[in-house]
Amino acid sequence: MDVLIVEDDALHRAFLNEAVRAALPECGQVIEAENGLKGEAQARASRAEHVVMDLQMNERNGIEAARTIWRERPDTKILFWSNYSDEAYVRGVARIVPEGATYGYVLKSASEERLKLALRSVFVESQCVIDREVRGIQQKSFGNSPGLTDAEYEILVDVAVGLTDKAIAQRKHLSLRSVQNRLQQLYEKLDVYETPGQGSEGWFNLRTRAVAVALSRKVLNASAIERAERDLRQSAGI
Amino acid sequence: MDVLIVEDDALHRAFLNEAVRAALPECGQVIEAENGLKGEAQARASRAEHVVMDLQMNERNGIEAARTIWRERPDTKILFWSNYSDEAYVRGVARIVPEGATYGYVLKSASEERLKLALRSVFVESQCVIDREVRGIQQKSFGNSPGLTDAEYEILVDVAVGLTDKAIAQRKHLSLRSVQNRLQQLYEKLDVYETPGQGSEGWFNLRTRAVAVALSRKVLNASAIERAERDLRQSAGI
DNA sequence: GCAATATCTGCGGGTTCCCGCAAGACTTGA
DNA sequence: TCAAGTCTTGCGGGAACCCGCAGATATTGC
Repeated sequence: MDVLIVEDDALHRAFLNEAVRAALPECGQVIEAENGLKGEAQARASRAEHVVMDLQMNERNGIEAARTIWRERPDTKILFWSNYSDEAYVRGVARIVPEGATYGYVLKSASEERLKLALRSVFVESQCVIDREVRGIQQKSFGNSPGLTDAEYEILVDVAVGLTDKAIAQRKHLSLRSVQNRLQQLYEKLDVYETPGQGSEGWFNLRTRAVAVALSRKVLNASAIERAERDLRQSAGI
Repeated sequence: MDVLIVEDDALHRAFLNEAVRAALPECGQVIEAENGLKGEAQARASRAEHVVMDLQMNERNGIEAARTIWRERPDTKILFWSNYSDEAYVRGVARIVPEGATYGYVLKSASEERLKLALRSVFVESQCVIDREVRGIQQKSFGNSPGLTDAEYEILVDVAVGLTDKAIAQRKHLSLRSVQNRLQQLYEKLDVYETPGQGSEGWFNLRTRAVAVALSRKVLNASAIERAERDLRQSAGI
């Protein structure tokens, strides 16, 4: 029972290594990789079925690395260990989990106890463990925050990478007007008006404003946009 | 000679504490704060003149915390210790350094040696120490990356928070056409066209596209947008 | 002082965005 | 089956965006 650790921060990597050995004394090798790319390679080479994965990494982020790992071996058990509970990350992970795969999502701010427990639950018991806070985001509409539909989220992403209405319509096989309808919906959900307070008028360009709001609400983040961009290039740029 | 550590990650905080004590055996108390807000309070309370500051934090990020600390005591020596060398962060720091203040900027990926050296240089020798990689960004136009003018950067930020051309013109006391000129300039610098490859036409909305490109190029980041938004509310929302 | 360069400004117009209105197409449930 | 709701599509128009053109206004270097 080998364990692969994919984490770019040296301190955290060492900490994880120790935590893994403590939580799983029966485990075999503990392999380390310092970015997503090397993580993929190591997973392939070592055939480890247990992975602890950071999400925010330079070379290739955790979501993409996990996707390729799962594509090659869908029964791999992956525990995501991340600083953030951004909606964008949570969505990103949920989007790539294969049918019936076991995984976990623990925040770095969690106690060492929680981490070790999650390690055992996911790797030994094959049980999914999702952090409270993250769970709250999965079953959206938490607090007064939006809770976007998948359709709304998708159009948000398309807008954020910079596509025009027409281009989106074409990509999604919709009419121009439908795209604009969804946009209006999105604006409403994100609480985006053309004017900030009262009085004056015409302060905001709704399109870019929506992106700004989504970013500050953590519905979107830069890596989600980059992912979308790659998908775009791949599907249209051929 | 007390030292204040402002860092939200517990592991890094402990590591820093140890590094400070090792590099500055003559130092007095080492105080810790786990976010920008508490950091400001601690700086005020402890009257520490030496601060090690993380940049990316939840409650209040390092740039804002540093700004208020420097506003109260401009002779405070601050060593920024960050994961990233995003142009957005580098600009953010450069923007708030008071005349003649001594500070440093070290990446977390640097060796422990470099960190300790920087600690001594900044705190004892009152010498500014900026990491190589960061330096490269300060004196812009590195690689094929843009290297935006201040004017271009400012309009980029305004666009990114979602303002219309008219609103920007008003804020900046410019004519509408001038704003659009700067925008054109910006589009050119960021290499933003309305069409991605060849053939087809009208794929991109330049305005949002520019934001997307700036984000993925790390010229902008979410916290820079949030900062701009706060400034906006303050100046216009009164 | 005087060109050369860079910026600011107004005008005009083609395109896109934003959206109210209203008629079809689809799902849902009684 | 019919009604209510949601989603889609077309039309039309006012506003905003993007930009070429050209004159006015600094700023710079010699």
